[in-house]
Parts: sequence; structure tokens; C-alpha cells
Amino acid sequence: MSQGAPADGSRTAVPAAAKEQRVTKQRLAVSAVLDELTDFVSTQELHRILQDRGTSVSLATSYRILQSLADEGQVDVLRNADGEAVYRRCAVTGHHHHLLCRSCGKAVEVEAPAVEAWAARTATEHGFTAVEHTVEIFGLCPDCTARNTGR
Amino acid sequence: MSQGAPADGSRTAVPAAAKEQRVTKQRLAVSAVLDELTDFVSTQELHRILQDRGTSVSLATSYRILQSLADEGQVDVLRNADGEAVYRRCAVTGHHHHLLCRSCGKAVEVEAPAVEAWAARTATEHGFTAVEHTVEIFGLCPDCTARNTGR
DNA sequence: ATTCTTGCAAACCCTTTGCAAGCTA
DNA sequence: TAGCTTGCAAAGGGTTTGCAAGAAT
Repeated sequence: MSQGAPADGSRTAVPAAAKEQRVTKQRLAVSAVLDELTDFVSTQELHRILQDRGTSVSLATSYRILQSLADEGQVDVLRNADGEAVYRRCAVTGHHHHLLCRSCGKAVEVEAPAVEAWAARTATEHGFTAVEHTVEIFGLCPDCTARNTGR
Repeated sequence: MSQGAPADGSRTAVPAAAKEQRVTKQRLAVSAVLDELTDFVSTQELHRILQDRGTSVSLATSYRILQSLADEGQVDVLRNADGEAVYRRCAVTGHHHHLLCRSCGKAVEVEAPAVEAWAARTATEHGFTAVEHTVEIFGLCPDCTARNTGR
């Protein structure tokens, strides 16, 4: 079972700052990949990338490191439509959302000030506090739409 | 159990109207339970409820029926923090989103025409088709905010 | 030297699927 | 009767875990 790791999209009010982990080549390798990617990746995908890159890290370790990073608040965790956990380095200060292609996985980052405002307003109206939200749009990108008019 | 969990949710702008299913006792049993519940339930939970109730329906069938109902748009689908699919018959008809309490799980249904419009517009601008979106707001409801002012 | 991390493989858990039997339309 | 559904059990796929070997401090 997944531990505490509250799979949310943005930074939480409760940091939970876990203890520092040791610096290992595996951890550095995972971190390096995350630095290069701008989109969310599943553990399996990240593991595959590391393999292709020669910097092999076992699947189990990939899972452990990614979870660890998430616990430390160094990465954002989300769950895709299949329920798989996907991670992204959350160094970005600008809050934004994603427009994801359901077929090829392409992701476009979009901003939505209007939505942010709406979310805040709605929450306040209902007396909710410590609010955060997730907004994701799924669809077929232009290319996939062209070559795949079904499915 | 399931708490603040992001990701996915609801149905699409595309009805996808699946074909009508046959009326079986299993389907009726599942439907009956959904009618009585106001919160989201996982397939496993619903299956357990049916068992306790005597109206046994196999796990596999529970999964099939729930998915079927979701395809028909008769229930809302969401994913909890563990990535499990959870369903709930929605009180509100029409497309809407949720304002969820991260602490007690309370859910408030909210509509957001502005967001719908924004999502559609954004997707179109990028040439995406067959679009659907998920919007969930997480926070602490009034009650939990009051009793949890420190932490 | 001690303590933490990694690998590997088995274990888990939710979910899906093949098939034969049962039931609906 | 014909065709969809159900059950059961096995198969899948992602994720976790036990344990011994290998690093980091």
C-alpha cells in the first residue's frame, strides 16, 4: 500500500520533511532524469529511461527513490488515469496545469488564472481552508487525432 | 481511508452512451447499494457490502458492473490516494466537480461552467479533440478546520 | 565499522480475462 | 433459442517487501 504520500498535485501546507537520504549513484541518476524532464513520468517509464541511458537502476530502487523524493517534498506526485503514480520535479514556482494526450502522452503546460481564482473562491464559499486543487485536461493531440479517429 | 487524492475523475463531455445492459439481479443489487451510499466506494468495498448483505455478487462481476455503469455515465469515477477506482452515484445530474475534505472525506459537488468553458477553449486552441477533464479541489472542510487549527 | 541502500525475486493487491454454465430478452 | 452475463480461477500489471550483498558516512 502506498504510504502517506498524499498524491496531490501541489505543495502541501504540511511539509513533513523526511530525513535526508544518502547520496548514491542511483539517487543521483533518478534525480538527473527528473531534472531533464518537464512532464510527469511514471516509475516504470523513468526506469526504462535509465536503462536506455545505461545508468541502470533496479525497478524496486526506482520505486523507493521516487517515493522517498515525494515524501521529502522534492517532487510532485499525481496519478494518471490508470491509477499509476507519476512524478515531476516541482521546482517550478509557477503553478500550472496540463493538457495531456491520451494516446501518445504528449503534455502541454497551460496556465489558468481564471481557474485558480474560481477554485479559491469556491473553496472559500464553502468554508474550506488549506486548499489546493488539481486540474488536468485529457484528449487526443492533433497528430493522434489525425491518425486515430477512434479508441 | 481514501483521503485527499487527486487525479482523474468524472465523465466526459462526450457521452459515449454505451449500449443498454440487461437487467440482472447482480446489476440491480449493485445499483441498489449505490443508491444508498452518499460517499465514494471502491469496487472491493462495494463487493464486501453486498456479501454482508447476503446479496452475493462475484468480485469480477462487481468490477464489470461498476465499469459498465461508469461508461454509461450513471456513476462518477474517481481515484483515491492509493490509485483505486472509487464510484458514486451522483446526486447532481450533469457535469460537475468535487470539493473534497482532505481530513474527513466529505465531498461537496460544485459546478463550474467557467472552468468547463476554459477547458474546452484551451483544448481547442491546441488542436486537441475528444477532450475530457478533471478538476478536484482539496482542502479542510469547516469542521475539520475548526478541530484541526494547530496540528 | 556501522548504518543505510541496492538488487533480486517473491509477495501483494487491485483489476482484467478466458471459458463454461446460467439467465435475459 | 440466441446472445449477453455471471462465476471461478488464473493471469496481468503496478507496487511493495524480505533479505543478503554492497555502498556511504
